[in-house]
Amino acid sequence: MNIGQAAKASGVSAKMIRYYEQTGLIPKADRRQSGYRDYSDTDVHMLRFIRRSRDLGFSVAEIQELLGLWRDESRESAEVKRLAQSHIDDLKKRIAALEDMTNTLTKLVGACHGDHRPHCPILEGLESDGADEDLSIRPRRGAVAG
Amino acid sequence: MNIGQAAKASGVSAKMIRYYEQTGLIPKADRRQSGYRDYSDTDVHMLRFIRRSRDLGFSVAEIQELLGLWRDESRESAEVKRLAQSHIDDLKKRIAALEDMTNTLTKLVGACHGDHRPHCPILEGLESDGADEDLSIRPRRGAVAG
DNA sequence: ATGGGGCTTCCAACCATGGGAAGGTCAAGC
DNA sequence: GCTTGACCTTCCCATGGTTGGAAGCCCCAT
Repeated sequence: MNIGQAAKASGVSAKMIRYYEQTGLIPKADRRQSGYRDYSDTDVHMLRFIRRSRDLGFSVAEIQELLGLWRDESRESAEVKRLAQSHIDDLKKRIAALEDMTNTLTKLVGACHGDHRPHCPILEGLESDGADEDLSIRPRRGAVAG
Repeated sequence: MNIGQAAKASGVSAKMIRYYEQTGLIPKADRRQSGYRDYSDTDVHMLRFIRRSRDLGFSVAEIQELLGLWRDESRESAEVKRLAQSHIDDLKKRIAALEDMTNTLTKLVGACHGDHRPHCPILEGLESDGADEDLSIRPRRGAVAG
């Protein structure tokens, strides 16, 4: 099977297959006399594993570990689970960071009239240091008159 | 003010300040006779704006737009709001993607015993095509007996 | 004036991926 | 057999945002 067919069958682009080979994530493919790489169904199977792992957000380094465990018949499932759980924790941190961003930004957007006038609490919020300061929607008692 | 002091005052590293200057995000800094860059409080103000925008996940390209609006006294707040909202939408997409990953992965982790034995539904899940297949936690009504 | 820290520029690396150029190979049709 | 077009090969470059380092000059305090 040519690299293009392996790519189509696995969902990993030919570019990336070569890259994975070059970086040692996958073993060097067999070659035909012509120099073309030759892939078996087993190879495609492995590539699909990689593809799927990438889709779940694993880094290539993590996939290297996963592949090792995958191939190791005497692995302990606990090790796989630990790896997966640690990745989940990482994903959750990233989600939390993004949610912090949306929350802050949503507050700012809510405070902005969004009309033809130049006054804009969003820009003001970007100037200030991010504490709740003046962008609170609640009327600031006492600050209105002062 | 030297670049190091501007960096400390703004929260943007000296490296990044030079990079932003090089890429045109910020104007070229004044130079002293020695060749050292010289920064004013206004410059620091701008750098803090950038820093804060980065913290909220805006790309440098988006910050370029934001800075333009920031400097434009006759901007329409609607435009800022539109930009911010579009960024929020983007953030939400990224969050949703990460949540899909955690959900799938959490299901797999939940199905894995995580003991000394090699059998591991996580690895099996990475092999298969990601449909709910066998790893569903909900009892599949009708599928149980059949 | 000397030492150490700060500044300058330039170059490289990260991670995963895509684009493209220059040239060899395969398969199909004539 | 020969042409054609799709496919393969290697190699280099770009992305984005940031950090690291090297080589050399400058500034301030002692």
